[in-house]
Amino acid sequence: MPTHYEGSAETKRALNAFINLARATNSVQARLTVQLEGQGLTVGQFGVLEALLHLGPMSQCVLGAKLLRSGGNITLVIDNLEKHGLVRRERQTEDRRTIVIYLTPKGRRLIKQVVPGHAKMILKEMSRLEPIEQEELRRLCRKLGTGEKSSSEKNKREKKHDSSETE
Amino acid sequence: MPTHYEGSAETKRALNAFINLARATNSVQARLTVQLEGQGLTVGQFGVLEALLHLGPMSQCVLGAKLLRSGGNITLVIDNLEKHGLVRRERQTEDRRTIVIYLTPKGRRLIKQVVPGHAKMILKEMSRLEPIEQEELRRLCRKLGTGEKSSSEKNKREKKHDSSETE
DNA sequence: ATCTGATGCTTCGATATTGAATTATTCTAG
DNA sequence: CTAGAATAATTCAATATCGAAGCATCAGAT
Repeated sequence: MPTHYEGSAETKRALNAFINLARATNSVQARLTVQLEGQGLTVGQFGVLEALLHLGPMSQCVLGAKLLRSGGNITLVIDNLEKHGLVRRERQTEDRRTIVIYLTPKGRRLIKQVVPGHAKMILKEMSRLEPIEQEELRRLCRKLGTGEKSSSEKNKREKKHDSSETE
Repeated sequence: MPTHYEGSAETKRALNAFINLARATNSVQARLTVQLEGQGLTVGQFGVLEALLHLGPMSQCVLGAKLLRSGGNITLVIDNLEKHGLVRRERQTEDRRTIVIYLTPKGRRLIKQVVPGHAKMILKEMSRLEPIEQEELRRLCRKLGTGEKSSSEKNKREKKHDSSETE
C-alpha cells in the first residue's frame, strides 16, 4: 500500500510508517469504541470515569489536563455523566472557582464493571503481536513522542499518579 | 508510566503497549492537525481533497469507503468544501443516485500547495525514529491490524489505487 | 482596600462523527 | 412489467472537540 507522493526513499519510509501507525491505532480504537458504546459509555465518558476511579476525585481542570481535553469539552462530558447520575459536581468552598467531580455509587459500580472487559479487549487486540513485539512497539511509540513538551509543567507535588489509561 | 490495573504481566504488557501507541499517534496527529488548520483545512477536508487529487473524481459513496467515514459525514464535509469552492458536485446521468465529486481549480491549487508541507511535517515527526525503526514500527502496525476484515469486499476491478494517505 | 491579572468553569459557533430514518433511484425476481 | 430489495445521498439527534468570549473568583501589587 504505497502512498501517492513522489519523493525520496526517506520520505516514503516516513509516510508509510505514519500511515500504518495511524491505521492500526484507529482500527484498534474503533473496535474498543464499539465495545464501550455497547455498554452505554462514550470514549470520553469512559476516560473520565476511569480517571476518577483510579486517581480519585478531582477538579474539571485537572481532569482536562490528565485527559488532554479542553475545558469546554470536559464541561460537556461531565454534563452528560451527571445527567446519567454517574458523577456529581461539588463546588469547593476554599476556592469557589473550582468544581470537584466525584463518582457516584452508580458510577463507581458501572466503571468497575466496564474496566475489566475493556482491558481484556485490549489484551486480545494486542495479542496479535508477540510479547517481545509489544515491548518493541511500546519503545518505538515512546520514542516517537508522548506529547510531553519537555518537562516544565506543574511539577509541584504531582509525582505519584502519572497516567491512567487515557486512550 | 504504569497503568493502574492489576493483572498478569501479559495484561500489563498489552495495556502499556496500547497506551503508548495511542498517545504517540494522538500526539503526532495533533501536531499535524494544527498545521493543517493553520492552512484553513480540517483533517476531514484534507482527507477528501487529497483523495480526489491522487485518485481522481469519485462518488461520495466511494469517498466514504476510502476514508472509512459514514455517508452522513461525507455529505457534511463535502458541503463545507463546496461552500468554500474547493470541490463541485455533479449528479451522474447513468445512475441518478450517484453524485461525483470533482476538485475545482481552486481546490486543486490549494491541495497541491498543502500536501508537500504536510508530507514534510510527517517526515519531521517520524524522523525521531531511525529508518530501521520506522520500518519496524510499520511492520508491527501492519501486524496489529489495518482494519481489513478478511478480504471479501469489492474485489471486482479495484486492484489499483489501494490507499491514499488517509490518516 | 482596590485594581489587575490569572484561573476555573460555562457558553457559543464551527466542524466532526455516527447511526437511524427518509427519499430517490436502480436492480432483480417473478 | 411490477413489487420489493438494494443502493446513494440527505437529514436528524446525540455526542465530541476546539478555541474564543464571558463570568465569577482568587491572588498579588500598590
